[in-house]
Amino acid sequence: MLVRTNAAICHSDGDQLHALAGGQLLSSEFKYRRGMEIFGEGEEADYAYQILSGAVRTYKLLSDGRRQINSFHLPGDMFGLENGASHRFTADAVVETSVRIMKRNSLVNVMASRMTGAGSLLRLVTRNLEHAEMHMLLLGRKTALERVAAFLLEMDDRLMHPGVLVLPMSRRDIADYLGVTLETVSRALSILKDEGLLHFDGPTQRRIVLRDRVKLGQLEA
Amino acid sequence: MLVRTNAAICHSDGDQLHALAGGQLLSSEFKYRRGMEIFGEGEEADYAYQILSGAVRTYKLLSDGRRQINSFHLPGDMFGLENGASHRFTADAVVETSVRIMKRNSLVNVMASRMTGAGSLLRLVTRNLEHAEMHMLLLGRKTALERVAAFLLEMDDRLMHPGVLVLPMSRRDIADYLGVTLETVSRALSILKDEGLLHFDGPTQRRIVLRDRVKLGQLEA
DNA sequence: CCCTTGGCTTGATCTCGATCAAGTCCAAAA
DNA sequence: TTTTGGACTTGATCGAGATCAAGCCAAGGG
Repeated sequence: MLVRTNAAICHSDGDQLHALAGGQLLSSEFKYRRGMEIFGEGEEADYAYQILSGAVRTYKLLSDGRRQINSFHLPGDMFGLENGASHRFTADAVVETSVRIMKRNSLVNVMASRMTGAGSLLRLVTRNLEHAEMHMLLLGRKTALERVAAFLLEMDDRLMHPGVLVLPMSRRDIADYLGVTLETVSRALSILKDEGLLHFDGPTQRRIVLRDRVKLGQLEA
Repeated sequence: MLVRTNAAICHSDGDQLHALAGGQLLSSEFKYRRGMEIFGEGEEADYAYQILSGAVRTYKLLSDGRRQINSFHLPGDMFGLENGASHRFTADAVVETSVRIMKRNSLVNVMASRMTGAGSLLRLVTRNLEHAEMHMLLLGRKTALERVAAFLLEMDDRLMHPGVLVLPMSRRDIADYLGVTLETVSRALSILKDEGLLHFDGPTQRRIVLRDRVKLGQLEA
């Protein structure tokens, strides 16, 4: 967001985001030159954005530089509204672009004050969205082993790190979730077992003990 | 939703969704047996769901049977809340599952009446989510040619079917969006050109004329 | 004007994961 | 108890797309 100091600033109204809160919100217009970063992954998410002209790409990066673009945003589209304090992806201008920005807090506070639970409803929805974004990265850019490792860690997280991970779903389900075949899932699990990162608990193959979450996390890349 | 008539029904309160509207909403509990469909893609979306116990998978199907699971939903998770009148994916129970359901209209009406624009804010967010779901399907299950065809049609749609499609982004951008390499994008475009489905307008390769949207649409799936 | 540079295309080869194909292991039914 | 069938694993082979590499073309700078 180094750009912001250079960007042209003006006020206007009558558009979608501005209208949302009945005109109570300040909104400003900024311009970004082609290729400039609008915000980076992990930065504070103080603003929501709506495109007036141009195009914006939002994406995530893996540590080795592989990139997965989530969306291209075009005039009228909103992006950058976050649940948490920080952005979950990077956004930069594909071409010369002008955007309307407004304080996220204004937006959220107006909602919170006017309707109890609106924020939490929105949170439920954006949680799905957040998950979708992680998953697009996985589907677009990760190897089979990385996908399976990520899957195990996700299930482990969501089931509150039980001693034994009891998967409710079949290998086919997992495969369809991860965008691979069931044989590939099976092979990946066998590799992880052979390398001592997990072992099966009992006769059934649905009960898994994660023996090394750190190494799994490294594999997940 | 044939199941619903067989499902156990009872009323309760005190949980998340119920609390959202300050207790004004009716909510009912239903149980589904393992493998049963909760709702199908394209069905009317009259209810929102929250899982009490069990697990639910939401997925889309391609016409040839390929399946892409969007998410596994676990206790506490909400799913099935839609913008439009119909569900964008199928949901069924992975194991014996009980869910709380409530009329979507109640939820939406309460929001609309209490806060102008809340519905449209939510719509902006869920539009992103909807896009993410389409994209996960593409990333997880489509071939390179299908991805590029889908990309061209998406851009054509969003730019209101101009005579000449002027892409603002590079081949690398497109590749990262589609989860392939830039060479693969280039090859796919060449194939589509050779088959007469499109041609390039002028010396630059960013200006594309779609000559047969119908055939592109067939390729896409 | 020539030279560089970045974006794109095209060709040759390689490889990861898909596909095809057995074979194993329970669990439920008989 | 045996039988049956579904879920899973493992092996052999194939192929779509990645990777490596060369070359084209238009824009920009000397």
